Amino acid sequence: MPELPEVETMCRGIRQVKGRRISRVSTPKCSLRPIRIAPSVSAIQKCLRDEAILDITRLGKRVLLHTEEYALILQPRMAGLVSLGVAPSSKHIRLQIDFHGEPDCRLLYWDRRGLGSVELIRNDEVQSRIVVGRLGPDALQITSEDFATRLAKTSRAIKVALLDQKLLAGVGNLYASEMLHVAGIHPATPAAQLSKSRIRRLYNAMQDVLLTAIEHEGSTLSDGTYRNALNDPGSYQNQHRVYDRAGAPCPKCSAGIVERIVQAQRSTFFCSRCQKT
DNA sequence: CATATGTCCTGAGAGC
DNA sequence: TGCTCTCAGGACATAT
Repeated sequence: MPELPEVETMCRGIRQVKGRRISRVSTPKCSLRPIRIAPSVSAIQKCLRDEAILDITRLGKRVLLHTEEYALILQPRMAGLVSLGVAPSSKHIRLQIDFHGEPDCRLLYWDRRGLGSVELIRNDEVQSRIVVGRLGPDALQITSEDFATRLAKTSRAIKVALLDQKLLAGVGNLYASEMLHVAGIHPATPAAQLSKSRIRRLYNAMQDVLLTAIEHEGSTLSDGTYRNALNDPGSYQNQHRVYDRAGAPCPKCSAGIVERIVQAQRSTFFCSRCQKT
């Protein structure tokens, strides 16, 4: 579930480890199937031991911890998170990073379903290995012109196009439904068919929804999986207009009922009364 | 090339 | 109550 707002919240929440020197990288013993970690944990430890974390950045839905030479890339996918020593359960802690002189503050990568991954590459490889061919411009960095140009090139339904990380990085299933509702656009509308003014509305809705969600520290759904770096839930779920609200009255027009459809094997929520093709 | 589908994984919740 | 079944969806591999 972590999308741009949740990953951004993770990055902000662990900012205090900036400047600390790594003493140990380890995997707590775990009865679950191991997640994908490359290279091995011992190889990662060899590269990172005694190195300082100089920067923490976000690339789409990934968290990057930078040392002078390396980037440790944490990709939470569906059910992962990065935290400061506390996690929803100890059973699912997949990676632990300890620091010199800070016995009480460690960095954890926690992942309930183990679909996420950890990867160490050199900083100078980030562009070629992670960005090129995988990630489009970040949803909070892209210009409205570039956004319009990219959407004009695909015949796919707008909701499906928004989930394509090569087209635009950071938007996931939850926020795609939310921003389309704010913009009043039916999720099945072919992207290339949208007028310039409606694309502009969608762009503004995207900025607004993502920034507001960051202010609320993301969305913690009913499964409670997502937490911020201190293990507290986000609060944007209380602002959801349509996501996971099928059957409820539309918060915008009150006359419509929120509907659920499936697009590209994923749930989409919308109000057919205020969202038109 | 563009687009569509299958797969990974665990836990929550439904249904009996 | 305890079992089985279905579902959640990000990103990649593979197919069309």
